[in-house]
Amino acid sequence: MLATVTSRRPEAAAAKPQAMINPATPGVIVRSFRPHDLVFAQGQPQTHVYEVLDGVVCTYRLMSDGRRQVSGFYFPGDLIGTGVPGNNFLSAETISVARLRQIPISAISDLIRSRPDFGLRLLEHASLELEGQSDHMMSLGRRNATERIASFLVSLSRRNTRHGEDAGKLTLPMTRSDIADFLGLTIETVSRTFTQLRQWGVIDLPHPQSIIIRDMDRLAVLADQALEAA
Amino acid sequence: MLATVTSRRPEAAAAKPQAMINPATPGVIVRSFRPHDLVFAQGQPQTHVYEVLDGVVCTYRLMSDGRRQVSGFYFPGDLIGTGVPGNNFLSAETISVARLRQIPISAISDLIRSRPDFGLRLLEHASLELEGQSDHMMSLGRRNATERIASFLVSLSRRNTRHGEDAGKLTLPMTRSDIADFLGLTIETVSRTFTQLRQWGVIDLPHPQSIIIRDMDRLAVLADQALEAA
DNA sequence: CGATCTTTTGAAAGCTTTCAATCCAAGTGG
DNA sequence: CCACTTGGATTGAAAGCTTTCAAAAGATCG
Repeated sequence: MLATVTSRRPEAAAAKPQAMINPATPGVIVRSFRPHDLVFAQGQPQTHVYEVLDGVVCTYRLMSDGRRQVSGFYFPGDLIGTGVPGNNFLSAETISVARLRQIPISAISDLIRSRPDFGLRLLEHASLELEGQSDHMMSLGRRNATERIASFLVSLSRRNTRHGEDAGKLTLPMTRSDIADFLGLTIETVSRTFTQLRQWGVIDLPHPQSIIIRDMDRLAVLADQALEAA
Repeated sequence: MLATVTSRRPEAAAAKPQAMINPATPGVIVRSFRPHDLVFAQGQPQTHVYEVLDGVVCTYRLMSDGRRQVSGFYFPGDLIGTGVPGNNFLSAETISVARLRQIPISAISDLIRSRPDFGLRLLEHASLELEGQSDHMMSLGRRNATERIASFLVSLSRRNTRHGEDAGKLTLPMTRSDIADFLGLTIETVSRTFTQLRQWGVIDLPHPQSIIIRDMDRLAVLADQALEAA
């Protein structure tokens, strides 16, 4: 279904960072997923930490009536999970075809005990995660639809920059529904807001999964991102 | 200003958990704060991790036009900060008079290296923090005003339970403004929603800082909290 | 090329915000 | 001891933004 989307980002992960986990660690394997496969489910015991090798994954939380809050999108090089034993408080699902390296959490706590620096890296990762969430909470709680979309696009653009890709050309592997559930909006509002930004000349939308940023400054002003660490 | 509020919860922290940090660690001191004192500021280098001994603290993020998103409230026994060096991505401010034990982050990384289990505990703490944030994001993104307030009250009630206090009697040390900025609402909506819950017979409001939960089941249904770990 | 799913667009409804005014509790000073 | 001041909380009414419900337009795939 979204395979086509995936095929549109063959250049992704060009500047993939080095592996966070040594692949030779016992129990570590790579698994392949199709689009919309469930990686792990909310409430179930956490068994692994995952490193995205290819494709895109999202994590989310569901309410009993089906409302969904997507908490994050994970791209190649990203790590999913904290390594702390317990039940998952999120579900994770692939957006596209994906390959994930999975590390048993049992191995994690052993690693922490044997190599304290590894624990430090995990802690750094959790801290970065918390930072991202706090910015996202700002969006959900205090930004209007335009600002949320702008902020989202700026984040994607910065990710591109970090990975040595074009900051002005964005690929959206996720659907409008995923974006809506991430930003706390409806798909209609997401769509309308994209249209509005296009009409303002801030972005181009050659097709629904591709976005060209035409006025980065204006976008950044709309996003009003809190200043990142210098 | 809020001293009166503080004086209304003399029984707080009755079942305070044991100290997370050994007070004898070099550099660890206890500091006293008045209401609305800044503990640390967004963007500045992070210097300490704080343990709340007395009083209440909130963390928040500001936008350039002054909009504020409160990310959490911290009560006695709670830990603020991850211990990872870098700039604060949040500010922290006291809600009431407060005493905080502060631990230099330099001591933290030393502790992690010398006692890996300590790193594990910090990681657990960060993980719990992430879990709380993900539930809060659900509120901000997908719950309406009534559900957000209900969810907030249920959280406070559960905290009371964990600390051996009365689950049905809540003290709100924070102002309506703090609650509004936490829940992504305005003070008027917060106030109106409290009034509505009172009219429905779900809560009593003997005075603005005290809440009696009269129908916990109904409140829990309204909150539709995701199921906690059993 | 038809079938299906996603995206976009339109119009009305709804919930929250905004702007204003009042209420209330606590502290101050006469 | 009480009028006055002050800051927070509550209530009212209108405005605004997002959602909801519906339908059309596009894109993908067999």
